[in-house]
Amino acid sequence: MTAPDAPVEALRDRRRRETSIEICAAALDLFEAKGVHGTTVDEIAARAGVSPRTFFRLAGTKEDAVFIDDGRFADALSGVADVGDDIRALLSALRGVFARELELLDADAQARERYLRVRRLIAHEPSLLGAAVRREVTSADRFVPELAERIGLVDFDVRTALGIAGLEMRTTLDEWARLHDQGQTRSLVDLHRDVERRLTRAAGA
Amino acid sequence: MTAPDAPVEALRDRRRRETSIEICAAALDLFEAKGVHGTTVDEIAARAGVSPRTFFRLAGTKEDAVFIDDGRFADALSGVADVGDDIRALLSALRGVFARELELLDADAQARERYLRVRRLIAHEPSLLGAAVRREVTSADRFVPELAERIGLVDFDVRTALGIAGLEMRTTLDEWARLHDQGQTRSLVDLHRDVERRLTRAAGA
DNA sequence: GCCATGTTGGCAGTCACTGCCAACTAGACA
DNA sequence: TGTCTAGTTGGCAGTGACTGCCAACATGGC
Repeated sequence: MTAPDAPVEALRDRRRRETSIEICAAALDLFEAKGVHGTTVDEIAARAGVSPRTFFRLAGTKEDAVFIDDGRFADALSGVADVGDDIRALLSALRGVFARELELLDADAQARERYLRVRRLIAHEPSLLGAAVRREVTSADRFVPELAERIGLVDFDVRTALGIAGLEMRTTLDEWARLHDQGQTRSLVDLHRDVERRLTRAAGA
Repeated sequence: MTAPDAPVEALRDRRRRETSIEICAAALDLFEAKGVHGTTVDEIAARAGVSPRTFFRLAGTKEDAVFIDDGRFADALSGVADVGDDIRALLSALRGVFARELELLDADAQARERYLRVRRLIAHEPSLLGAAVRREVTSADRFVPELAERIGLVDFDVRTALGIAGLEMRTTLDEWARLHDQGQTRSLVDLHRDVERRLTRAAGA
C-alpha cells in the first residue's frame, strides 16, 4: 500500500511523534481528572515518560499539550495547489481538505472519542478555549499569506474562503456532537455535505 | 444632573476605579511599545503607581490588564428586566443594551480611539486574543444562567439571543473599524441598525 | 568506524501569579 | 470627636510555567 518511492519514515521522526502522542494522552487524562490548573507540567511529563524540558520542546505550553498534532492537517491545507487565482476554486479545494479530515474521523472511532473528550474539556476550561483559539489564529496567520502568495490571490480572499470552509467545519462538528449527545449517529462527511449545501443556499450562491 | 437619591460614589470605589484605569492605560502603552511578552508586570505596576501585588488584585492577569472595565456593561446586561419569558423580547432588550454601548462610543472620541488601539493590539498579539475570548466566554457563562433563571427562559434561548446580539455587535464594530481605516466615518448606532436589519432579513424573520 | 546533526535531560534563571500578614484608611456609629 | 469595623495596600515567601545553555547521547549519512 505504501508508495515504493515514499521515504521510510525516519526513526527519529517516528519517536518524536510517538512521544508527542504520549504527552497529549497524558495531558488529556490528567486535565480530565484534576483540571488544567490542578495539573502540573512535571506530572504530565512524568506520565509521558519524558523530562519537563522535553515536554516544553514538544508541547510549547501546558495548555497546548492537549492539542499536539502531527501537522498533517496543516500540511494538507498548505498543500492546496493548482486551483488558479480563483476564490471559488480555492474554497472548493479547502472544502476537500476539510472533508478529507472528517472522512478520517468517520473511519476512526478512537479519534472521534478523543475529539469529544477534548471538546468537553474545552467547554469547561476557559484556558483551553483560549489556547485553542490562539492556535487556530496563529496557524491561519502563517498559512494565509503563504498560500495567497503561492496561488496569486490577495490575503483577504484566502481568509474569506478559509472562513467559510472553517465555519462549515465547525458547524458540522457542533451539530455532530449535539446529535451524538442525543444518542444519534451520523456520518461527519454526510453532515458536512448538508451543512455546505445549506450554507450555499443561505448565501444565495 | 445627578439623581438626588443616588448614593455619592464612595471614595474607595472611585480610587479603585481610577487605579484600574491607570493600570489599563499603562498596560496599553507598554504593550504597544514593547509587546506583551516584552513587558513585565512589574513595569506595568510601576507605571501605574501601584505594587505588583495590587496589580494582580485588580487586573487578574497580565493580559487581562488591557481589558479592565468598570463592569458597567456587564451590569447593564445582567440588569435586563421585564421582558417576560419571550426570546424575541429578550433579543430586543439585549440589542438595546448593545446599542446603548455603541451610543456611548459614538459620543466619546477618546473611547473610540482606545477601542481601536486595543483592537490593533489584539490583531498581532495572539495571547491577547486568547485572553479576550476567555473573558467573553467566562462572562457569558456567569451571565446566561443568572439571566435565564431570572426571566424564566432556558439557557439555550438566552445563549441564542446573546449570540445574535453579540454577532451584530461584533459585525458592527468590524465594519466600523474597516471603514475607519479607509478614512470613512460612520455612526456606530446607525451602522448597528443597518447590521441588525440586514441580519434580520438574512435570517428570514 | 566516524562525523554532522538532531534529541534529550539537567540546571539555573526569569517571571507570572498566590496566600499570608501587617500597616493603613475610609466609613459607620456612638 | 474618638473608636471600631471592614476593605485596601504592599511586602514576602513560595509555587510553577517557561527558557537558554550545555553536556551526553542517538541517528543517519559517509
